[in-house]
Order: sequence, then structure tokens, then C-alpha cells
Amino acid sequence: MSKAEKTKEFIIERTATVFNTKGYAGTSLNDMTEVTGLTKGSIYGNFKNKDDVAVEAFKFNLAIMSDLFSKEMETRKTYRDKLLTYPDVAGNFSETSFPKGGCPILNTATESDDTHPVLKQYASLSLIRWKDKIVELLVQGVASKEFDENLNCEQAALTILALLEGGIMIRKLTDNEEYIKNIMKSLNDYIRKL
Amino acid sequence: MSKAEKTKEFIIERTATVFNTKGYAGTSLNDMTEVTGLTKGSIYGNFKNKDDVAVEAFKFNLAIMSDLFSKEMETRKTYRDKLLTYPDVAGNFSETSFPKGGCPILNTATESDDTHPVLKQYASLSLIRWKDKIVELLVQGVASKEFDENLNCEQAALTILALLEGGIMIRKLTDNEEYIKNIMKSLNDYIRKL
DNA sequence: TCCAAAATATACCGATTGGTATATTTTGTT
DNA sequence: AACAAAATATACCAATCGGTATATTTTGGA
Repeated sequence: MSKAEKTKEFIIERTATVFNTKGYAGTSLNDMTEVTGLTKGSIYGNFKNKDDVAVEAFKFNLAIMSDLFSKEMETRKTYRDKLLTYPDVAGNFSETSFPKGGCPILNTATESDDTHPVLKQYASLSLIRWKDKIVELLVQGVASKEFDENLNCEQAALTILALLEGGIMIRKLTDNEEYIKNIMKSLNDYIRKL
Repeated sequence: MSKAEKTKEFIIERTATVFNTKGYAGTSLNDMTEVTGLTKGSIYGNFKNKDDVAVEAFKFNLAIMSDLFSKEMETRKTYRDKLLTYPDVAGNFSETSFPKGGCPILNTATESDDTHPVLKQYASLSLIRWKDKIVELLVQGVASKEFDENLNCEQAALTILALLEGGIMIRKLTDNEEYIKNIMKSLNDYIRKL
């Protein structure tokens, strides 16, 4: 890995947290130089522009969250147990290495449409992929007779996602850990009854 | 109503949509003058600063959404039917006069903590009040034997909110009406089984 | 209709924004 | 150790940001 490639990685790692807490539009070049200790010239030597860094930072944050779920999911055998990973991990927000600032998809979802259309596209795509992944788990669970054969997998996947994201949002806004724990308990019940 | 009071109302009405779509931090003074046709001087003659307008605009948007739900809720008798107002109204997003840009609480929730702490406080408070209102409906529903006597009202209220906000978020990001309709169908089921 | 007060517009301010051309330093190869 | 190339820093740019002092216009009562 060349020096520039290392620097690039370094910039992404360091700015990722800032982008996820101050917002992808609300993070300034100055924030980026502060948190990296580098200058504008250095950053622009490695990235085309600020948006370019923002997109990479988004991917980085998404990967952290994604890995957190899939690593835990790997250890589980049944499809029901695999799905229960979501409430289990999200319910213990503070104890897990969940990205600072919460879910990057959620954070990007509510930003202005016109300030960052590219990033929004990424977030939208990521959410749909996530949904499809859950659908797949449900379909396989139905095939293996774990879940009700009449299950509407698309609807169930969206419901799981809504409870997850809704819970994360409520936690972020109120800063009350009990709230998300209650919601994740409901998500747990929901998955157990599938 | 004095001229200034009218102008104040006018500014709030006109900027409310901008704030809810471009974000409360992402809306500039220039956006505000453009959408009102007024000058900075005029706006600052009626408001202390930009944040002051943002807070009023937030209240305005929240009131629109709040009224939309409560107006429909008034027409319903049983507590179950009253609660079903939420999926019914939110499920027909585009047909109802839901605030442009979606739920103002959701939009404010994910903004930076440090850019607008006052607004965040308002949003947090509004969400908790909303939750308490749902809790009350549930408690009364339990008292009138409509719902299971062992119902955890706090948990159920939070679950309803999470499904609602999660659904609105998913709709906003993906722009797919079917998604929120599916989620609202689950919310409907959830309320019916209470 | 006149006039003071209230309301709005004009013209400016310093600070910060994202971005860049150029100079300097660091790197890896011979 | 020398040196070209790559990587980083410096110093600047125009545009926009939120905000304000002051000038002008509009309002409503006498």
C-alpha cells in the first residue's frame, strides 16, 4: 500500500465518525482537517472533492454496522436465531461497537435531497439491499419450515427494518437506552412469532 | 392582527416547507428570502435570528402532522380504532396533507447535535409527549377491557412509534409508497392483536 | 391630510464555506 | 547520495454564510 493509499484510508477512518455525527452535509472541510491533522491540499490530493470523501466515509460506517450484524449472525444456526441478531445487537447499542452517531443509512435518509443526491442514492440502495437480505433469510426460514408457510416475507422484512431504524432514531433523539430496549423486545417477540 | 404579526405568520408558513425538506440546519437565509419574497431586514425585524424562525417552523410542521392525526382520531370511538388512525393516515401519505418532507420530528432527530440543540430539545420533547399520548390511549383501552390486561403500555407505545417513524423514514429514502403501506399493514395487525 | 411609529428594504460587515494553483517536502529508485 | 516523482503544505480565491446599522416605505390614528 502506497503512502497515498494509506493516507486515503486514514482520512476515511478519521472523518467517518465526524460525518456520522455532524451530518454528511454539515461536516466542513475545516472539520476534516482538524480531525485528520492534515491540510486541505493533502485531502484534495487524495480525493476529488468533499462529497467524494463523504461517500467513502458513508461506506466505511455502513461496513462497520454491517459487519457488526453479520459477524454475530454467522455464529447462529437457525434462521430465527439469525434474525434475532438484529434486536440483540441493536438493543445493546452502547456495549457494541455500533458506529458513533448511529445508523448511517438513517442519518443520510433525512438529509436534504438536493444537497447530496449521490449519497442519498447510496443510502437508498443500501437499505434495499439490507431488506433483500432479510427477505432471503425469511424465505429460507419458510423453506426449512421454521416460519409460517403463508408468511409475507417482503412485508416482514420491511417491518423488521422499520422497528430497527425507528428504534435507533428514537434512541438517538431521546438518548434513552430504555426506549430502544423496549422496542427491540417487541422486535424479538415479532421474530419469535413468525 | 397587526401587519407584523401577519408577516410573522406568513414567514413561518412559507419557510416551514423549506425547513422540513432542506433540513433545519441546511436552510439558508437566502432560501428564506427567496421563498417569502421578503428581505433579510424584514425577516430580522420579526424574528430574533434564523434559529428562532426554525423553531417556529418546526412547531408549525408538527402542528400540521399532529392535527392530521387527531382530527381523524376524534371521529373514532373505540381505543383500538383510535390507535388505528396512525397506520391509516400514515399509510396514505400522498393522499393526506402530510407535511412535505415527512415527519418533522424524524427530520430533526438525525441532524447534528451541536448545530441546533434547542430544536433537538423540542423534537425530543415532542416525541416523548406523543409517546405519552399513545400510552394514555392504551391505558384507557386496557381499563375498558379492549386490550389485554397484561399489556405493557410503555413498550407498546414505543413499538407503534418506531413502526411509524421507521416507515416514514423508509418511504422518504426509497420513495416507494408500497414499502410504507406494507409496514402500516403490520402496524395495523399489531394494534388489532393488542 | 398630515405625521409619528411601525414595518420593510438597502447596503454593508466579518467569518466561513468549498476549492485550487503553486510551492515545499517526502518518498522510493538508481 | 542524487534526483525525479509523488505526496503534502501554503496561500490564496470567489461565493456564501448569518447578522446588522441605517435608510426608506408603509401603516393607521388624529
